[in-house]
Amino acid sequence: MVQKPRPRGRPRSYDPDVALDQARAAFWNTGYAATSLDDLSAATGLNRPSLYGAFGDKKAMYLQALEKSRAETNAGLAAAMAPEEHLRAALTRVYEAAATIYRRGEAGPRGCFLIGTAVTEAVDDPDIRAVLANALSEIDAAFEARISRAMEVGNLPGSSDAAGMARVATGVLNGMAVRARSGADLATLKAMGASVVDLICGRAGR
Amino acid sequence: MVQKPRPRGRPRSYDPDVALDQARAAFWNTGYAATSLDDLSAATGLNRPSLYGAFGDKKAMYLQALEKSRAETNAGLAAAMAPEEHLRAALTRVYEAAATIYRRGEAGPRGCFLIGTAVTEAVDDPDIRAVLANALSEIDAAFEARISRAMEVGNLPGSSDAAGMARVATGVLNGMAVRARSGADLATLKAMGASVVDLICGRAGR
DNA sequence: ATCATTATATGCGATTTGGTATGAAAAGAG
DNA sequence: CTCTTTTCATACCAAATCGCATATAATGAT
Repeated sequence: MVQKPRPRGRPRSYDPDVALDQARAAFWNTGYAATSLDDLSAATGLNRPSLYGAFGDKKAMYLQALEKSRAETNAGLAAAMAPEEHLRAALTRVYEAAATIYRRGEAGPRGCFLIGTAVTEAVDDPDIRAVLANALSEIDAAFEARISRAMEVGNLPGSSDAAGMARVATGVLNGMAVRARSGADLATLKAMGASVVDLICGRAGR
Repeated sequence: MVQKPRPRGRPRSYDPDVALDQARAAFWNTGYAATSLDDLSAATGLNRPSLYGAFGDKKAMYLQALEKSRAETNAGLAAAMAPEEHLRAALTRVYEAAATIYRRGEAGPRGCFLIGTAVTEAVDDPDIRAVLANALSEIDAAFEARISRAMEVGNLPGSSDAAGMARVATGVLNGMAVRARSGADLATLKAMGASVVDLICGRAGR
């Protein structure tokens, strides 16, 4: 590790990473368009010039929040599906975790940040659309890799379309995010996950 | 039919139902918050006072557009699943139709109006959240009724959880709407539908 | 101590927003 | 033709929005 020499001027009085989390929380509740710079300022405790200095304009800030969520989701999925065990256990862990995360939020359950906010902006804004498409294809890829592995081991007799199953798995995850924002309770979200796991793995405990 | 006598004053120069469709198209592209009254005015050809006279304020207008989409979706699902035939055929028709609808839009594919716009507002606004929850449970109910019917006829051997399967079916529909807004092509959307139909009905053509 | 550098704080200003006030236009009633 | 009723069009308003200009504070370099 290299000791970073402290930079020249006045030191920051905040942690940019924490501030980005706080900004994301604000966007998460009300969406990109309806969240004003005053809201972001209040959420982060930074005044506007500091926000601009740290992240650029409102859209740049939002894109960084999106990007962070994409990366976190990707890492979370990879971790949840890495262990060598039955596919059923891995998928169940993914959906249970998602259900819990989607129910969080002080102003009510907020679902997934990407699904809950970027989907609305995606038609009009190519940058946001690109992040969304990227995130979805990464989720697909994570599911597909894990399902393919189960097939190779002979764990899914009679099934062959890993890519198709993966897109269904992603779709149900998105559907859970939608439903969380509609107010669905934790049991309903978990039941959705359990149902799709049953369909993919078969009702018996393969 | 009763002949309506023409009302007293100056006649309308527009069709409110057409205007609501045009307003919905504007909301559909950019979402509720980012669509201004000027945008709505341009989309409908009405000036603001006429908009207010016809629909009330911006939120009332949006709620009416949501409600219309909810009703259309419900009617469309009922119609698509009514015929007495194999479950596979009915579900396939639903997803093919959805894929085509979700790809429409002059400014790029717009997905489902409810999923694409109401999901963002749902956390902060109880009225919008209620319409969304309502729409989702209606879709669930339509799928569940049709799947239960197939089970009674012995068309889904080894399956019993109609409600769970229905929520998965709804989830994938939502996932398709999300993916359409991310720019997915028609083939991908249709493949998603085909995959979930295979999972629900079994790979063989039950 | 003084200067250069970076960060923070206050506050401004052009533009956009949702909503409305006011008056002209188009129809029927008498 | 005149009066009432309803709709349409122009213009306006107060508030909010995004972004920035300017001034002040806190640090390292010299």
